[in-house]
This record gives sequence, C-alpha cells and structure tokens, in this order.
Amino acid sequence: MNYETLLREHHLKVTPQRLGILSLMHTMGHINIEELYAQIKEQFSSISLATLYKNINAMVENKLVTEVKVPNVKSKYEITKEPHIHLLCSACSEFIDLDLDLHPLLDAASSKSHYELHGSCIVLSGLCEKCQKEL
Amino acid sequence: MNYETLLREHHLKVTPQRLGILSLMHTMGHINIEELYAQIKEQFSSISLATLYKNINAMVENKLVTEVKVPNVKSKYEITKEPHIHLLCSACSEFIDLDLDLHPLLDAASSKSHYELHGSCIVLSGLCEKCQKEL
DNA sequence: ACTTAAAAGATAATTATTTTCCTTTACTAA
DNA sequence: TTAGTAAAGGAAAATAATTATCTTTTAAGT
Repeated sequence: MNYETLLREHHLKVTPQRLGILSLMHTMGHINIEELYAQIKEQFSSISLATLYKNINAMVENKLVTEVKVPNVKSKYEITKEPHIHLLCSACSEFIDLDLDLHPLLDAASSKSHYELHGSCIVLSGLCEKCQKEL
Repeated sequence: MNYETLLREHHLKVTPQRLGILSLMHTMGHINIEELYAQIKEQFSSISLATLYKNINAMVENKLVTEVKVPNVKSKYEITKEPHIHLLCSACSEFIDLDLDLHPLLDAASSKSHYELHGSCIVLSGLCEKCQKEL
C-alpha cells in the first residue's frame, strides 16, 4: 500500500508522522490511540499526543480512517476498507473481521447459540479462534 | 412496566432516583447522560451527576440497561430489550430500531443505494421517516 | 530558493468520567 | 417496628480523555 498517494487522494498533506501512523495502522490492524501513541513514539520520540489526535481526526473526517466504537473497549481505528462486521473477542478484545454477508452469523447471534450479541449494537462479541481453543 | 421488580430482578436496590432514571429512559427511549441529567433534575433537584454515572454503570453491568455507542454521537442508553439494530438518522441523530431480520436492509446498505453505512460499524446511518420527508 | 498555508510540538484548557469521603437510606432479621 | 448494616446519595476533588491555543517548523507550489 502506498500511503503517500493515499494521503494525497484524501487531500491531506504528506508528513513523516502521517506516514508513520498509517504504516502502523496497516501492520497492527485495529489499534487504539494509546497503543498507537506508544508505537509511534519509537519512530518519532517527540511526537505530541495532540498531533496524533489531530491527524486521526483529520483522517476520520476524510474517511481515510474509520473509528470503531464498541462497548467496554476504547475506540479503535483502522484504515478504511470495505464495509464489514467487527466481531469482538470478549476474552482478548481482538477484532475478527467478517464481510457483510453474515446471514448465518446473524442467525447464530439471535439464537445465542454460538455468538453472543454484545449489548444491542450489532457488533458481536465472541471468542476468537485463538481464545476458543484455550477454553 | 414495573421498575421496582425490574431492579430487584437485577439485584439492585430500589431507590427513588433509580426509579426516576428508569422511568425517564422508558418514556424517552434512547437518551444520553446529558439529557438524562437535565430531565432527572426536575424530579430530584439535588441529584449528583456522579450518582447518575454510578447508577447507569451499575445498570449496564447488570445488563438492565444497554449502552449504544456510535460514531460522532454521545453514548445513548436504553432499557435492555431484544437484540435489534439501531439505525441512526444522520440529520436529527434519532435512532430507529429494527429487528435483527434485516437482510434486505443489509443488501441496501452494502449497495449504498438507500442507507449509508456509517463507518465500518454495522450500525447504519440514514434519514428517519420524519427527516426523509423534509428533504 | 521563496512564500504561504498548514502541520508539529508544547502547554493549557475543556470535557467527561471516576473516586473519595461523609451522610443518608433501603433492606434484613430479630 | 425497629436496630444494624451494607449500599446509595451527594459534594467536591481527582483522573482521564480530548481539544484549543500559540509559536515554531515544514511541505508543496511558484
């Protein structure tokens, strides 16, 4: 993925900090501000938290980045991709992404057999494969 | 609805403040802390915001109340009911509730013809009937 | 290179939420 | 019904999260 053109396409100036943020977001998948700040500081030791917020906000406004809000977990951010479902593992708080063609999943959710509906939001909580095995 | 038994069933002490909160939540539907505080103060002029938070949190933990988190809008709370979809009107920020049998809606969302997918969360944004007509 | 608008960084300010501590109240069981 | 107790309420302070302000630096077009 070319982050430089990605920024340009979204009418955002290209800066080293922004390239770093996008690169991290890409490799880490869903990431929250805290984690992102800890990581980015290894590259840009003097980066300000305000800068991070300003950039994230700018990117979210331009829909380059998407904010994922779910109950009990800090907002996570990801580079915008095709519409999809975030299945939240209730054990390790990792997301598993599923595409929108989720009819069997929805059925499972409403019957509460395998997946638990987390709150009344349609974001579903369940155990990821990793955690499933550890039970 | 009997709020007293509702509280007892969820192992929460019955207090006038809690009855007031539940009553407001029931009549107002989805409501955020700010609105709730403004309303509840008319009944309990000396109620503390901390009390409100403590009660909401207790009720959410006991799943008596559900928190609905969506992008760009303050968290709203509702008395827990059957799993359902919150369709957020992008004009007036009201919710329209839909049951989980939403296959045609999902199709519409993914084709982006009628409903707009809001972020990557499956909570959908669109115009409610009221706003739809005003366009 | 020069110019300019925007971004970065530091810090302060705001806003949102939680904690603390003391008083009051709901519930239990005698 | 009332005495005891654990929990709830209220006020204020503390903490956490986010945004605004201001000055310096930098990206990008001429």
